[in-house]
Amino acid sequence: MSAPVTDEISAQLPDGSTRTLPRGASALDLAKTIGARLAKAAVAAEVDGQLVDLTRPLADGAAVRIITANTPEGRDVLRHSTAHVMAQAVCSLWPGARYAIGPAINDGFYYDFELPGGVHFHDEDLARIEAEMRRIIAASQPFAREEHGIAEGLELFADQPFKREIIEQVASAAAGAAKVDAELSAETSSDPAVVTIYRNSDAFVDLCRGPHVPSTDRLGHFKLLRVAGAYWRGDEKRPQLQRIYGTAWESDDELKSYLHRMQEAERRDHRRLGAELDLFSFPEEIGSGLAVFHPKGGLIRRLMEDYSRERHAAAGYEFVYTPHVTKADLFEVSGHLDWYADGMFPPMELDGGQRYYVKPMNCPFHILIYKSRQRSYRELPLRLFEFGSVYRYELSGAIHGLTRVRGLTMDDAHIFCAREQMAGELEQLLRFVLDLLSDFGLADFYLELSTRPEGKSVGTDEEWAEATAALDSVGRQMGLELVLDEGGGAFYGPKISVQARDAIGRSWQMSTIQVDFQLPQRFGLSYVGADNGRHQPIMIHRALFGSVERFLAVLVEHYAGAFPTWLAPVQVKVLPVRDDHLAYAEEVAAELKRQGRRVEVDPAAEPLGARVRRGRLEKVPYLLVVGDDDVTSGTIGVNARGAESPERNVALADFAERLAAEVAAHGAPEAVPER
RNA sequence: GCCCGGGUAGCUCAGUGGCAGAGCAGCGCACUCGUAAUGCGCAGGUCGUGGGUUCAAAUCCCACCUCGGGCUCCA
Repeated sequence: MSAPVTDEISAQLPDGSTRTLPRGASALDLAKTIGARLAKAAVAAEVDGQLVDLTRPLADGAAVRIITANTPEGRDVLRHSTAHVMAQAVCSLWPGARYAIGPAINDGFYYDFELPGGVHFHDEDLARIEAEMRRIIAASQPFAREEHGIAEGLELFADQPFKREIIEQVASAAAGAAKVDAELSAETSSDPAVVTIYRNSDAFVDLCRGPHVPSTDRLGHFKLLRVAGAYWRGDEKRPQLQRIYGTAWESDDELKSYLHRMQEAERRDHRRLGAELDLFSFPEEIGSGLAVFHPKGGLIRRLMEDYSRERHAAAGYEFVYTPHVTKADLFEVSGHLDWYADGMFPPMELDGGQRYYVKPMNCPFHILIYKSRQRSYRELPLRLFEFGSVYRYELSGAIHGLTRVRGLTMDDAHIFCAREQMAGELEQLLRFVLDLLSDFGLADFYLELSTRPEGKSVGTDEEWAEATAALDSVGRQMGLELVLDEGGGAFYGPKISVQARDAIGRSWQMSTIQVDFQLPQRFGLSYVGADNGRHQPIMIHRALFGSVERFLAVLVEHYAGAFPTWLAPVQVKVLPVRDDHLAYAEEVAAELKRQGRRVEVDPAAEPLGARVRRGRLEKVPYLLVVGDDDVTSGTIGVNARGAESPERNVALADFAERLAAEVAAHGAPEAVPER
């Protein structure tokens, strides 16, 4: 009793309507019946919840969604297809090249290669590869999907060891041997017994789950960006491959806009602005990853630290100071030497063989303060805070400006509390964190919960579960997006971290909060409870800025160097129009300084235009121009940073009041000027 | 740590085997100006460091330091 075979099928659209199509019709045919523009913008289809090629014949009754190039899924398809074209181009330019993995990533794609004879790509090769890619695109090659068995697949990729390894691994995973990496899943069919490939031409075949655009003529708005080394399968013990990164978009406008965003990020680079604004430097004489702060950078840093201290005092923290070096024993007890010895500066041998380490963490020192005498439950929670400078031997290749250094200062505190106080303390803490970050102008947050790292941790399952649940519950209460970072915790406990998005939408990990049952145990911490019995406290490790250096770097990039007035090293510059206005300019400056403002006078040795330009390049919030009119009537001309045009004849007292209010308002984000 | 590419004046960079250069910044003098670069002059360099090749090295070779882009790592 089978249904009668007809020549027609029906397809259901996302809006619930259905269309009738001839049997054998594809999603592309469907798109054409809807409109020529849709058919042109389409790059793939979602059929019954699965992404497939546009050209695949539809089953009767299928639910079909046409994926256009300007959607996240559509861009992934474009980028993945562009990666294939790049691999084809590389193989045609370097016969015998082996290609490994080439996925779509955020804003682009990459592909990893091994070139014959150990040859490496050079920057100049990118232009050649791009030219070859444009030739392939112009040839309108179809992406033809084929399915093969495992043995056939291995045969097809006889000269491609990386592809064979992927096929073999997926096949053995299917046999129950192992889990397939997420990384490989895009390369392989959803059915492990089937090897899916895409054939672009006789010369090029790639292993791939798809979907792909129907033909290379759908591509073209791309650019190759850089070459880099990358370990095969991300494993430093495996061969290092040559990776080419590129970006691809659905239109030239989108491509240009992306490249513009990249330029904008470069313009904000704290390493560049740090030198231009004379904030800090990395003298080679000192060593890699070790910064010095110049007066202006030092001033910003002091303002950040002073404000943080004020807030911490108000939040019930007590301030402590601890040394920079310690006997090895302390880090043996804490466990740091077991887990992180490679990341520590090597020990100094002193006093007949006694080993001393420069500290990479402050926690054991704060623990010793806790341990210095017997503690009562009445003292808890005990919150010990320190701007603690620590030194970590970061790998030379990991060092990056102020964001990854070998010497840094943490706004570090450890909260010792009773187990039953933990939840309340965490909640109060997270509110405190978000509030403090907001005062620095960061307002767009999400949270990340990092759980137990498998095989790299200590403690019982119960402790981990309890700590993780506490963090999870507090995170949920904040009403913020909470994402899971599986296995990202420290060896002694899970953590929740606050991620902040900056002015151009990049996210930075800022604060971290960690619950720790282990160190109190290792150090044998206790307090006397109301029941007169001994109890073990738990510890909460937390850093809000993370590292002061890194936080400053984030602020530089967030504000593009144009710090809000309360943090600006120079808040006001007074520019006399001529030398004979200098005395009045000095008076204006003196009055503002008396009110606590940071003011400089730039005398008339150069034309006014040149001094205004310099003030703007220095991103000073207010440039005050004073000339004849102002001297006679006690006014100033106010040139506010980012303002369209200057204000003339402003009464000094009015301006001073406005400035005082702005400084008091702290982190209210203001318009960031373009130059 | 690994792969690739850099390191020349305070900064940005030119200079591919034969005299060490430019612009900006700095200093001096002149200019005295109402909102994004006034003019002239002067000074400034162990060409990252060490070794090698050569009649001759910024330039070619080796090692190291350091910076950048990635990978790995990030308590």
